[in-house]
Amino acid sequence: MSILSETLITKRKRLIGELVKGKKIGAQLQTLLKNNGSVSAEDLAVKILRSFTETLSVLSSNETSQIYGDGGDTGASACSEESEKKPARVKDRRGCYKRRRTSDSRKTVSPTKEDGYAWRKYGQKNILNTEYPRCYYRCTYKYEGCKATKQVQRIKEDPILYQTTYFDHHTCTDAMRASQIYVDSDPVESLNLLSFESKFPSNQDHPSRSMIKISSSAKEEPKQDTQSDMSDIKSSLEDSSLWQEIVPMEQKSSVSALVWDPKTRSYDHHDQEVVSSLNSCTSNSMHELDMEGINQWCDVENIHFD
DNA sequence: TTCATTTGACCGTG
DNA sequence: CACGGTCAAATGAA
Repeated sequence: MSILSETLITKRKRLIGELVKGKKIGAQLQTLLKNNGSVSAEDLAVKILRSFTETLSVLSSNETSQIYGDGGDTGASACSEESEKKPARVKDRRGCYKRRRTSDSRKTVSPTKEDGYAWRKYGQKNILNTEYPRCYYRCTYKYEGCKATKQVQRIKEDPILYQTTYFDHHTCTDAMRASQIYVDSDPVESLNLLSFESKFPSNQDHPSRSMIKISSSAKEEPKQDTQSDMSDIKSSLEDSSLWQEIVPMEQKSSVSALVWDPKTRSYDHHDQEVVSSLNSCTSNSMHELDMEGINQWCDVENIHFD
């Protein structure tokens, strides 16, 4: 093995390691913000988690084992109607499938199962020579056409970590993102849409049930030391694209959000305070955030693969 | 009542 | 035939 490739591997390992760390911090932040009832800030955390998940997927994709080769279509598929060896069990089609190919899978290692997407568990299996069961998840929006699935398994050597294998891609994200802030596409216009992590597909006229909750993000007595903590984070991330996504939200005191009203069966505009999305974090658990990790995460941006 | 999870059955693949 | 992926009835939670 050449020195160059060894360096590349080292850098990549470090990069993945730091992304894992950053994702963990994002998960902590999400938990923290949930407790504070700050919807817009929580959504930021969701976006962070998604970003990390996608990045890890891309970085890890080359390491995917190709057990079944790389030809043909990917993913599991149901048996055709005509494959009926046992007519008596036509109705019960459990287990009737074709074993999936893994050529299109992406593996990630994360301290949390959370990745910002809505998953529904559909199975669990004890796998040979593994200490922990493997859990099978499909996208919540499967019936809207999203074929994304994932398998989650705790790592035997490091039970704190979960190895997640993703299959297929989310086709539901466009629908979900339609109601989310898009700072990267149009920083000005996106301010007029507040993300609520929409739980309904776009091809419906309205959400099947309201997942939107508005709560005041302003706290009466924000702690000074916490605010200084956030200033540290801000200065650490000033040059990062992540922070560039956060900053425009702070510059506005309020945004107009589209909120589904089940009574009028229409979307109404609501003003929502967002200026304190970060400043409102007052929990002591904020101090548990790994500041060193965040700074190192920023350093990762300086790594170049050449 | 609705929706999510659990769990054992089922069956294709190697 | 063993293993692993999926289904769907049963069960639990909200």
